[in-house]
Amino acid sequence: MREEDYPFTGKFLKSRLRHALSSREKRLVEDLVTRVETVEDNTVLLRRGDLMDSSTMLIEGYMLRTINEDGQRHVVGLQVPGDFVDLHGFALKRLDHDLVVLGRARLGHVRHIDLERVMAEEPHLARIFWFSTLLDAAIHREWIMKTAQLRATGRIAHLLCEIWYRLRMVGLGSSGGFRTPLSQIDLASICGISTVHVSRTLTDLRDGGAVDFRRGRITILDADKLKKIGRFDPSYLYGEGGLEVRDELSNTSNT
Amino acid sequence: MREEDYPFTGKFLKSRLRHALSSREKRLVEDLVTRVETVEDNTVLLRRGDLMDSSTMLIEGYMLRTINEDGQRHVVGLQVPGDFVDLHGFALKRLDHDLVVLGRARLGHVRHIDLERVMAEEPHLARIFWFSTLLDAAIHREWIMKTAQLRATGRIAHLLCEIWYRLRMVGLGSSGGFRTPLSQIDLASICGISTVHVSRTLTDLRDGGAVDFRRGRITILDADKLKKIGRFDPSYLYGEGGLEVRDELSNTSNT
DNA sequence: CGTTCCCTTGAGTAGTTTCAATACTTGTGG
DNA sequence: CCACAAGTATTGAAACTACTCAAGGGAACG
Repeated sequence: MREEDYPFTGKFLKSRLRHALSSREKRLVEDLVTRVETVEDNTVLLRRGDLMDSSTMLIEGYMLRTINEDGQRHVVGLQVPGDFVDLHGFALKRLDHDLVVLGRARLGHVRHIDLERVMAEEPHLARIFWFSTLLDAAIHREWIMKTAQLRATGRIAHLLCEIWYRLRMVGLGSSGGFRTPLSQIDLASICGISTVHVSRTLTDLRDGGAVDFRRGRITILDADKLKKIGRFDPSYLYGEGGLEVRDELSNTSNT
Repeated sequence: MREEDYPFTGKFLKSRLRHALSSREKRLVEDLVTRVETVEDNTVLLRRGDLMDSSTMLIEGYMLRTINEDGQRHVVGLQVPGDFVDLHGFALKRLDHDLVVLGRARLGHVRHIDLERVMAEEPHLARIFWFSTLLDAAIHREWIMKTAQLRATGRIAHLLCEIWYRLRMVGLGSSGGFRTPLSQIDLASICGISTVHVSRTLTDLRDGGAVDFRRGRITILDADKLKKIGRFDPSYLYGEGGLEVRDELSNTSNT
């Protein structure tokens, strides 16, 4: 029942709904992975508009969801190990964006034919898969809100908090920080600020004693300070423990 | 087979995958709606964290997805008629945000028990439902990108284009514009700019001959101009015709 | 007919971008 | 092992975009 028993899918929904899966179901999920490969930095797994007949489990490494426009790539999503990165392609058939490997990654491929069979036979599992795609949507919503409501420092702080939490949920990173190949250019694209300003913002965050960002290695200097700057509340990640009211005091104010 | 035959769900996925539904399936969907109600402006359909046992079809009117923080409401999504607004609550059980009626709306309620039954018996329909929740995610991604990449004028233009297109897909609005109870305050919240600046931006757009926004009534003065300002490309809405490559020239530039 | 909410306009300021120059890193081939 | 190139990060100055504060006008509702 340990993660090692599921080398490809052991991180899938870990600290989330994974506890709702029976051993049999976990095994079914694991056996869906029919091919595993290691890919290099910048590999394009999938291009916008491609017809899909398989989906991919991100076993190790990072991936970005990007939209290319005017020759520039804009990051609209970030995936960490354990994410079934393009499962939504099963229902959508084609994606509206590209999926690009960041750094280096191990990928597990799942054929849609097999998915179809398992989902027809296992309605509970089908619901779990659906759930996992909606998790991405919840993260998207948080990004929308944070980009709209926070200034540069808050956006960066929020993003770093999110990555840290998501990694910890799947058993990666440590209480002191985490490793990631994300560059300042990526942060800029995600947060919608210029690279120059990212550099200045990171200097502020470091000098302020919140977080130390350097390529490859992020050190959390003061978690509370960082969360406060990013107004970070992890409940949108649907971790174990469930959703509480975000700000109980504020809830009396409307209707 | 006309929309009138399906008074509650006739707009569901119209101009999208609706053609993939058989008459029998359309009937099944229509019959899922067991209770219809008309609700007033500002009604909170659902609050973050509420346990859900039914989902809602937006038959007429608009709704907002909002996240409340520090007593302020931030809009993270907008729904138009034909949207199965909280279908994702079926898989998620609780939502991470609130759903609020804008203006006045007619809602059709669907019990999760019934959904469960239909989906178990109709795998194709199940896939269609899944698809419809992922559509929201695609729209979220576009919002992330546009908020991150465009300045105020572009964001407003993009938003107005999107609403216009989405309405037209379900047979509402006209080639000249559309009606909506959206206020400048709502636009500000969605686009992440101050209300003061929204006002100035709308003045610019009107003076520039692109669009005339006034509460309740939006007039498209020059669609091409508006689309250009908002860098609007409707393919992320997954309308009939499918996804093309966003910018064919740019695609040769990377890997 | 007044109250409330929404929108507009102006002035001053804060936050961010752009441009440009420089320095640091990383990987590559000599 | 060093030299070089390419990509990435830092810094400064000037320009610009959008914000805040503040005051006034307008529309909608009772």
